[in-house]
Amino acid sequence: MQSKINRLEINKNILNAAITEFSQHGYIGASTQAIARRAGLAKSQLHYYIGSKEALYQRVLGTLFEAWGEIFEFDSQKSSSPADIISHYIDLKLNFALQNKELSRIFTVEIISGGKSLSQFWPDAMVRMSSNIEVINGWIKEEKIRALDGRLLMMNIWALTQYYADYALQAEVILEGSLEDPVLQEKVRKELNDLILLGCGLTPP
Amino acid sequence: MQSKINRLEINKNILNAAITEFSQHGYIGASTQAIARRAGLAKSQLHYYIGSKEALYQRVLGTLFEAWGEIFEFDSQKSSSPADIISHYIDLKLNFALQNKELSRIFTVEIISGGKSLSQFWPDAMVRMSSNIEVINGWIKEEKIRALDGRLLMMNIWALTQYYADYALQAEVILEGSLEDPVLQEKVRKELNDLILLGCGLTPP
DNA sequence: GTCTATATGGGGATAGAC
DNA sequence: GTCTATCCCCATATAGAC
Repeated sequence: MQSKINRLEINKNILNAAITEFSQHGYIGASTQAIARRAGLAKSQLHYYIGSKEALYQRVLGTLFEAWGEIFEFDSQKSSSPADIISHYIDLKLNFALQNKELSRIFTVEIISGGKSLSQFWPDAMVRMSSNIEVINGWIKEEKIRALDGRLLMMNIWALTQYYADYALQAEVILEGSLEDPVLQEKVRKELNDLILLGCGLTPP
Repeated sequence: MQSKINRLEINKNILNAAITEFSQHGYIGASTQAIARRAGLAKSQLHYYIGSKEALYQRVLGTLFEAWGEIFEFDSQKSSSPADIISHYIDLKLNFALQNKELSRIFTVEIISGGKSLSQFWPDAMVRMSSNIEVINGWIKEEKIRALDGRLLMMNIWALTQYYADYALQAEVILEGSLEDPVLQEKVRKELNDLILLGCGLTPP
């Protein structure tokens, strides 16, 4: 059905426009005016589709957490070494940041704004985080990794990967190149792996 | 003179209120209404003092860069080892982030918003950054440190320390404690030092 | 310097014709 | 579904009485 396809495309346009605007200006700072313009719709038309600004924002947050849910848990095959698991996790998180900069930034802006819209997403996210921390604590007991604090390790990996979404502008000035460049991406990937694995007392591949 | 003291105090009130509001909502999202309320002034009174919202924002950015200017350059006594210099730098940057969370966040929000207000501050900041990178490159030549990319090391240290300002909310949920707690601060400080120094192939103290 | 009042524009959201 | 017109609120900023 033609109308259904259009409907889907309009929704995709709106979602993308909303991600761009909310990521740049936060919930309060973004305007439905600007979102409508970016989506190529009249403001009244936009409101017809989204219901309310708040509802649209929740949809955007939902999109983000759905995607993150799939990459946030350690892929811990019994056969894998701590170095492999951590390295794989870094790669996934970094790739998501590099390929979904605006979506990633929305979380940062929301946290800085006080995080009041995150209440429904915290529990799931914390469960995954805790499960990873348990795995790390297991490694420490088996002396497969130095006696660090698993919570801080997870947070530090977060900080290092999230940086390349939030601070892409700064990074590209300092590196004098584009983060879209696969060569630069690989350089960042390798450097993060080396820093963190060595920092954990492990040997990078 | 009484009036001069009042003038100074009013300006300090306004600046602090502005830092809080701009850090939470960014330049566009923050309102002079809210800043005035927070500073205990009438809106018209606030405008009398600040000239314009844009001018106030520039003052806030100036305050931030003035403070950062003092801590951004390596304190490289000839006698100090790379480990000492990096460790000292981490401590300074982390302490600033922990003790000036809102001010630190303003930079993150501004960068994410596109960084258009930073043009006058970039040059100085880049000079200091470049000078540090030169020092690191020197260490690599003398084989005092592994052959990493100095630019990425600086960025990664930035990311790790800035996290504890921007993501204080997340950190306190995960750590189940307050980042104001000196014990927790010391734990973070030590963990960051260990991670980065080991990650550089150096020995933490 | 400080207040009230107001100018002017943009915000989210809706009504109603088509 | 889509458009124009409109409601009502809040935004930045200023004018003018005190």
